[in-house]
Amino acid sequence: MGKVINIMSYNEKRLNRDFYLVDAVTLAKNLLGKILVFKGERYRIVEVEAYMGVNDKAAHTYKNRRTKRTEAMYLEGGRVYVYFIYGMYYNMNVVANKKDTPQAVLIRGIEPLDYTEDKPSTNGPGKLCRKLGIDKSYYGYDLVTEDEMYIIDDDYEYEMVESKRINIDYAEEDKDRLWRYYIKGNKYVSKK
DNA sequence: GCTGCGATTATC
DNA sequence: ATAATCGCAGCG
Repeated sequence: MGKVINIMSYNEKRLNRDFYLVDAVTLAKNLLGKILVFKGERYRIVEVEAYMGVNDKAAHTYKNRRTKRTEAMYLEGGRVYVYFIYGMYYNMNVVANKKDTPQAVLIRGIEPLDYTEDKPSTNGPGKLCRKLGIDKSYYGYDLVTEDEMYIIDDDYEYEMVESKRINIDYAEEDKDRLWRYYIKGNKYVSKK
């Protein structure tokens, strides 16, 4: 059947473990423009933010804070870190770097490539999780070995913009770091 | 066992 | 500019 064949062809271009075993800033830049495949439908990653871990005051794992909530960030790169925020939204991160180096990349905007709907609400980290149905059941999910969701390579051409990260005013000097990256002009980049 | 807040969003 | 809304980190 056609759907299965499509999934198989996407899988040939799936990013392997080594792709994720780099620091969060490098991974964030490398993830931009790549394609997230979720239940057989493709979404281009158009906006991301890097959270650099133990020395980043904006990161949930600043000073090696290790709790039930942040545990997934300590997994090997390529796993998924999902957290619940403001009492109503989930946010999805791709874990970066090797095991026990708790860094991650927040997915803030994705552009549907196979969608029929006029303008799906996937511009924003909370909105895209709601649209795809990503919740705590994906906590610790492995993008390298599991098949419901994964990321594939693509040679899409775009212009990258660097900016400060959003809504981290508590992060003191780290709030000014240019660790947010997005595709210039893409309409699925969250508001700013 | 309490308390306060947050890697957001929609609406005022 | 602010309300909505609640899991959980921090506290002692």
